[in-house]
Amino acid sequence: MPRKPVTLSMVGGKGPRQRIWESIRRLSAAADAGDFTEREIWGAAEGRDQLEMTAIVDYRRCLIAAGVLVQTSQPVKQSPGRYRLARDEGLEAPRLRRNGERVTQGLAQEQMWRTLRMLSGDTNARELAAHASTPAIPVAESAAGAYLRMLDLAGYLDITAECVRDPQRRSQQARYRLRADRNTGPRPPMVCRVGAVFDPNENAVVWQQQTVTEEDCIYGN
DNA sequence: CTCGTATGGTATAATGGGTA
DNA sequence: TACCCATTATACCATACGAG
Repeated sequence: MPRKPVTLSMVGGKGPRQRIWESIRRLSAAADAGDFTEREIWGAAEGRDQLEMTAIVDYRRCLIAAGVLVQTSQPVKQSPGRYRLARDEGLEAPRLRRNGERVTQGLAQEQMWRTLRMLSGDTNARELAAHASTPAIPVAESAAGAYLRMLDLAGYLDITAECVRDPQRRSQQARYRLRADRNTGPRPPMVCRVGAVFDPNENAVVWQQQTVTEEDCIYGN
């Protein structure tokens, strides 16, 4: 089966790569073993019955290409290849392509979410885009507006000023502030294509589109 | 043959930006 | 504001290969 929606592939609020990464760090931290096999990675992974070996092979490929993981012994005869963590990059699984390049997708939302959590006052789409932008990852105002709208729908925000549309003058963008009780954690709530907002901090779908879909009928949701 | 692995390909969800 | 589209990310597949 190809890639599943995040709401399905998440186990304990974590995607497969995140769980593989944590498993690798656990194995590296263990006193006895400096290196490990792919099978050991699988064995130490959280929710491993929902983790394919191919996912581990794939991610290991990326990590090797990026130099985060190094191979300590070639797979010869019956003994599988062994690997060692060369560079521990912290709690979050490094997001990588197969050639070892860093993934930039999704960083915009991450930066916006971080900015929202840091801001003490309220903000609007334009200001959020400006604050969240970095030289490497610019955040478009339209992206900021869309993200704010979805967060608002999902109940994360207080509206501090309604948007004003005055044909005579410049219209004013709505202003929002992150609700203190919805500051759920470091990982940005994800806006999913299927019409849902998933919070990886809470491991929960926090908002779902109200329209009844075909799937609702099939699966009886 | 089987088993484990390596490698390139593919399908599909998510993203970001445009535009009606 | 709501769609649409191209691009990107990534889970899974097909195939190949070497060693029992």
